[in-house]
Amino acid sequence: MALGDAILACLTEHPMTGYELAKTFDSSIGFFWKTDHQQIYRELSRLRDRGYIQGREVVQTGKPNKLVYTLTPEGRAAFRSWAARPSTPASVKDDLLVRLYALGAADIAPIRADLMARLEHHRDRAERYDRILKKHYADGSVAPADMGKLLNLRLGLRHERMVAEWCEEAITALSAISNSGSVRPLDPPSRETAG
Amino acid sequence: MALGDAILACLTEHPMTGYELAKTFDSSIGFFWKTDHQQIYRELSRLRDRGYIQGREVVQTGKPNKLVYTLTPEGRAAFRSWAARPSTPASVKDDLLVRLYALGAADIAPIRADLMARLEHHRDRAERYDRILKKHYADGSVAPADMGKLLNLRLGLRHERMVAEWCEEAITALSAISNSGSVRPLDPPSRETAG
DNA sequence: GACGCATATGCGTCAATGTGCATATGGGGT
DNA sequence: ACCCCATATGCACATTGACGCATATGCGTC
Repeated sequence: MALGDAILACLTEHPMTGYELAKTFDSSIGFFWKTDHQQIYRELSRLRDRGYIQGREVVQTGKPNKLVYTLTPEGRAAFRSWAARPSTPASVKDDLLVRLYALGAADIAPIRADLMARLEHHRDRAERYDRILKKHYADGSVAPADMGKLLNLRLGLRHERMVAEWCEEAITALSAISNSGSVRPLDPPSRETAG
Repeated sequence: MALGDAILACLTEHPMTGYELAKTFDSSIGFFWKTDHQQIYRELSRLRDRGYIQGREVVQTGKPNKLVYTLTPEGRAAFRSWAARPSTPASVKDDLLVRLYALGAADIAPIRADLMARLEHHRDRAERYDRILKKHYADGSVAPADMGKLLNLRLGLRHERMVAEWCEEAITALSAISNSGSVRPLDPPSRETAG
């Protein structure tokens, strides 16, 4: 029930609607836990049935009414006890690395194109994290409750930078294969590959 | 059907039994795609039904007979066409980061313990990758077909090192919170945290 | 006026995954 | 004798996930 716990984690901050949760999962917390709004609404019903959250309808004009969900004491306790349990090791699932694993039985060109798309993606992410870090955590003091978010951001930033760098190398390496049959050991990244 | 494709990727190298595949998924390819033997056997049946692989029973004495699966031409083509499609962005799901996200509503001690376990895990992994790199890819020439595995290893090594370093920082930061109420901005990692 | 977009909530279906359990045998430790 | 481990295969059930679709309204734009 990890999605449920991720939702509870969001609601520890302040009450939210499913729509707001969906937006949160599309930005901050979504960087390490992906879902869509359908799954969120489904999970919200379940959490409500278990008494972990409470819905309160807010009438709106011009927009559909919304359901603001608040954490109950039981919900807060449930999150706390979940958080105290050892975490399950992060699951990694990356299509692209599977393709690279069997590179000998695949076509190079589409994989190289894939890598170039990834490079852009990771660069964007890195910039985004950097901006958030500079804006919200401008290297002063950090409230203890926000320390985790800061740590997450730092991990994210380093991860994106590292992967982007790797993408550059990988693109160079694949170009070497498709251009000539023979392959030199990897050169340091040339920094001009994607221009 | 991504697990199926990962299995096909393994079988492009040489025929294998479900048991051998399970071991492979527990080591090399499992570093970026996790499963267990149950899922592998189930997927093997499906791949066989679709004609992508062919099973051949090998009678053994003292052990249960085994089923060696070979890629059919159709299977090889299926893998190739899958590999040519753009990859779906890697899904990230990490419990620990969810816990950190809502650190203010959780107990610090078990999370710090978790981080210490992770630190050890990532250090082990880094060492393991390093050993494989030095053993199999001792910086000479690389066959084009093996380039992908080399790239994967390099990514893995950097990833493990980076995360291990981050774990050290995170442990230091959490100790600062639980020891005193106030929190300084993160110090550069001390490199002496873990003995 | 038709169309897309943002707001806001949800259902239904099928594929993929995770978890527990079952079965069969031989070898090594206690 | 008993138990655990390695070898080797697999079923059944439950949860999660992906994807399409539905509904309702107001605003801007073509």
